[in-house]
Amino acid sequence: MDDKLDAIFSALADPTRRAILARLATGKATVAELADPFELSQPAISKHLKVLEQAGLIRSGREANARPRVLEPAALKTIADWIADYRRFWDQSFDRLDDYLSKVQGYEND
Amino acid sequence: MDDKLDAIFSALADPTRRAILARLATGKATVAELADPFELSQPAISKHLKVLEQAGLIRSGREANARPRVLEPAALKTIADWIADYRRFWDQSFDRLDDYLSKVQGYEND
DNA sequence: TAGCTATATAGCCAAATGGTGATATATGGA
DNA sequence: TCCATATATCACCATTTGGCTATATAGCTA
Repeated sequence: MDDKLDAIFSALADPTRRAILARLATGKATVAELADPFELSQPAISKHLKVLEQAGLIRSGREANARPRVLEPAALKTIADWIADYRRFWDQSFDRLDDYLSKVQGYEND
Repeated sequence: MDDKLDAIFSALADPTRRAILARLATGKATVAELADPFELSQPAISKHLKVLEQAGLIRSGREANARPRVLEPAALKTIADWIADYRRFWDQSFDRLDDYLSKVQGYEND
């Protein structure tokens, strides 16, 4: 699991890769579409995509001769869960809010 | 701000540095105390601490000839905020919960 | 002041990272 | 079948990273 965190955090430590994720947050995109905003070669983008995919942050599909990418949210949740352990350090109301929510009956998690 | 995210994510992409943060979550610690659990040289630990400090994740103090480190939660909040933009992708109840909370009068943020 | 302790810094090295241009591969269409 | 398009992979290079040992620096204590 430590290896997984290594891969995810290090994948996110690059602004190009974060921009790619932001683009994928608006929906599926081909490599060419993902490369378009950047002044980088196509192989450079493919390398970034491989890093993101190996970290589990995206997935590849197949449509004709294109290989569209989609966001894979589970990896983001992994680090969100990691960071949640530190939330009490910056959010003083967190403990009480959490406690409050655990007693509320009006919301569901289906 | 992109530079800040680069520095924070890349600082977190190392298990030694994450372990150091976990230790600091239990309170202030000297370099020697932080180095103790690892089979690494003291300079290696000092390097890791420098990376964490430059990312804003920790701060140095001064006590006699020791330089204790403390957690600096703001940097963690920075990436928590970044990741929150993606929360809707994995947490289907998030939008509704958020909506629900905005209507609730029973909790405060003081 | 001399020496001990805590930590930082310097200089070095191997491996990983991020970029390049050139080329290989897979699919669909003429 | 031949070609165009989309993407991956290869070989290379410069820079960064993470480790080491040796040494410097700062504060305490005798």
